[in-house]
Order: sequence, then structure tokens, then C-alpha cells
Amino acid sequence: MGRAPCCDKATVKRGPWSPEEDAMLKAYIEERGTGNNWIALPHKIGLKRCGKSCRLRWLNYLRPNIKHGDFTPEEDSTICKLYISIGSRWSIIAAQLPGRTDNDVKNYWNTKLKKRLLGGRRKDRGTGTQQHRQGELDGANNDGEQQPLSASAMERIQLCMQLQEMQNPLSSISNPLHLWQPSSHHQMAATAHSNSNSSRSSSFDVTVAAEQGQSSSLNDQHLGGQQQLETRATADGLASPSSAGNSNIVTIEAELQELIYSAAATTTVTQQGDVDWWSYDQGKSPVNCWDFTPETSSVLQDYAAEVYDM
DNA sequence: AAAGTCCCCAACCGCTGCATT
DNA sequence: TAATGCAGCGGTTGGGGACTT
Repeated sequence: MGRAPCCDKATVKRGPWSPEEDAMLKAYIEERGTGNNWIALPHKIGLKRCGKSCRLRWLNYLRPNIKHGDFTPEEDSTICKLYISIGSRWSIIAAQLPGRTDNDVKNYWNTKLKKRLLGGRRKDRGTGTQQHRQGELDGANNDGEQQPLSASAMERIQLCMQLQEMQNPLSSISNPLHLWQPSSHHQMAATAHSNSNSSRSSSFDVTVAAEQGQSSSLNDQHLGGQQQLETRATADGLASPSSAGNSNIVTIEAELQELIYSAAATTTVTQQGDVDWWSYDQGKSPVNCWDFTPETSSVLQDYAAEVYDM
């Protein structure tokens, strides 16, 4: 039996909210709260709206202390760094930006920030068709031996390079990102803890480890150790090495993922709630997500040079 | 001034995880 | 344990304003 729809789509109103509807919803919630039941809320208020729509309207627009308008450079920096670290987990990213909603952050990233940072497009290198080239990049075969690099993973790799370049004072001169300085507030727990051992670090330490930590709390029974790490990394679009590949890109991917796995295996991040999102298990190696070791940096540089015009 | 195109963002859609029964 | 219902999340869409031709 399928799930019953949350509302009757034939009778609920859709589309933009009127000022009157906003006022009714705002007044009711401010006086009585949501009652932890969004589905029932519109009926109580007398709104012909779906409960989900009410919830979205309240959270993204009517809720107190919502910040509208331009994002600050500090907010830009935070979004960028967190996107590299954890990907498109907009609710977590937004939680680090007081007054911003996940929808806001998502829209801002997709429409402005991403274009500003990743504005350059991969060019057709002229050897073969673009489709062929894309197929090579994606590991496009049907034997299941190699997973494609997701758009998110590619973006994050490129952003890593941007930040790495930013960290290098010599190269940052020509980089418009040089105005971004790491913000002490937004370096999360990563910079609050110094590296406690000699494990390698890369942005992906936090990426994979964060995902491992979060999924650990949810799925400890299902997967464990390296198997889980590999599952998470592959699901995120980070390719497993292909035994059949001969191209440089495959070699670089293999090197990159080896770095990712070796670092992730020694690092854990756990999610502990709104105030302290990130804390590290004792005995593990916290890392700064933009603190690359020379070998990591070298591999990333090679990779980016291969894939992008960098 | 009109038509076409681009861009932004509010809102919707569908999925997932959790709580409850 | 399975079924159900809900909140929450990320991806996507489409209306409309801004910009270009």
C-alpha cells in the first residue's frame, strides 16, 4: 500500500504566498507554535495550503531572525570550505551561518558562488569528441569496474585547488580569491585541534571522515571500517581504481583515492548537535581541511591540470 | 520599444530517516 | 517486525524581473 498524500492537491492553493497568508501563518505560529504537526497547521489556521508548504514558508521566509540580502565574504568563505568538506549538505552548511536558510545557501551557491569560483569550463581538447572525452573522465563503461566522478566531487576537487592556490601567497596574487582569509570562527573544530600524528591530510579527510562519522552514528550495524569508507567514497563519486585503465587520469584517480582512504582511515568526525557540530574522537587525527601535505597537493595539482585548464 | 534571452529565487517534488502504532 | 505518517532534506522547476539585441 502506498503512502497517502499529505494533502489533497486538487484543493490546496499553490504558488506564491500572499501577504494575507503570510500574516495568518506568522501570527498563528508566533502565538501558538507549530504544535509539531505541520500537516494539521493549515487547517487550524484556515489556510488552503499544504502543510509542507507552510513549513517551508515559515522556515525560509517568515521565521524570526532570517537574514536576507547579500552574503558577506566571510559567509562566502564558510560556504566554500564546508562545501569542499561535506558537499551539498545545505542544512549543515546553513547551520553555520546564523540567519541563513538551507534554501538560501543552496540558491546562492548554485546561482552565484559556484559560477564565481568555478566559472571556467573544461575545454574540448580536440582529440576525439567531447562526448568521448567526457566518457573517459566519467569512466563510462558498463562493466561496473569504475564509478564516475560526480559533478559534486569534481567541483570539490577544483575548489580544493582554488583554496590551495589561495594559501600560497605567490600564486594568490593573481587569484581573485586572495581576499578570502580563513575565518577563525568557521574553521570549525578542525583548526581547534592540532594534528596529533603524522597522518596525511587533505580536504577529503574531513569529507570522507565526516560522512563516515555521520553514517556511523546511523548505520553502525550495516557497515564498518574500510568497507564503509569505500562505500561512502564511491557513493560520493570518488572512483575506485580501475584495473583496466591506462590513461593518466585513471592513475591520478587511483593516487588520489589512495590518499583519501589512507587519511580517512585515521580520522573520524562525529555530529553532536546544533552547538557543536563537529567534534573528534579522541585518539584520532583531526585535520584542517585546507592544510595539504606536499604529496597530496602534488596529486591534486596533477589531477586538476589534467581535468581543468589550471 | 519590442522581442528574445538570461538569471534569480521562491516554491514544489520526491525521497529518506525517524517515531509511532 | 512491518506498516504508516511525518519532518526534514536536496534537487528541480517555473515565474518574473533584468538585461541584451
